[in-house]
Amino acid sequence: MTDYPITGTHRTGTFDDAVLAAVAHIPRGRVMSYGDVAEFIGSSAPRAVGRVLAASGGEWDGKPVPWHRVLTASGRCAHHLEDEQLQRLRAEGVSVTDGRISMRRYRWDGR
DNA sequence: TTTCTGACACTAG
DNA sequence: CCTAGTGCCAGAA
Repeated sequence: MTDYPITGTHRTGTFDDAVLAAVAHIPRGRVMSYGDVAEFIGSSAPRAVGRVLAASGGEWDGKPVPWHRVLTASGRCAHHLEDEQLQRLRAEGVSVTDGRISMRRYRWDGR
């Protein structure tokens, strides 16, 4: 099995853990695209990232994960989550225009 | 082992 | 802006 870097630790582990760890490190008011997260952990499978978040139930290691900070590359939300996600983002000071977020402004590069 | 399915990305038209 | 096609890869069936 391939090992993936686990952000914030000095370890590697499963794809799932790497994804959740990465998401858990996205700062308040910043966002990342599914592709960014994948790339960040050394993968090229953005779809797999979504799968992990869906299965996570919103938490990792018993702690809540800021899944709402992950959107599509075009700054849109997943359809079934639109309301909740936009609401949470606005609460962090992220401006939402016409249901979209400006990636140019809020994208987080990993530090 | 083969097949199918995503909270996706990208290119073309 | 929208649709279609292709690539992607980890899991579940």
